[in-house]
Amino acid sequence: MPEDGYQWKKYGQKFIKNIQKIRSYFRCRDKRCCAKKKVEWHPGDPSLRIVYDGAHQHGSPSSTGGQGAGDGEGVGNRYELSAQYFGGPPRSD
DNA sequence: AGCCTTTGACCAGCG
DNA sequence: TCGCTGGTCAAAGGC
Repeated sequence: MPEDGYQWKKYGQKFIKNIQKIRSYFRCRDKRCCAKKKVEWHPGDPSLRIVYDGAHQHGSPSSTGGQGAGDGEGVGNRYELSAQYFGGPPRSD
């Protein structure tokens, strides 16, 4: 599980036959945070795709601090979906 | 004591 | 209306 700085709670995991992939459902632990994260990967493949749903309403991760400035409640509610693709091993073959 | 993780069942939208 | 799929919730065990 690639740490992105936030804390997530897994609340589900199912195999999507449509894409033949395993999908895990994660949710931000913060109660004032409706941010969600979905992770899917091929069975037997090291690469995985992380799809962020919603945004954090409590600002930035507790880690690497310092960024807490821009957070805020002023952030209002921005809804940005991001999809990060982790293709670990660059198999040259 | 609190937190996390895992699995089954239920519900809702579609054809 | 039924069956299927995708998504979410709940309970228990270990550190």
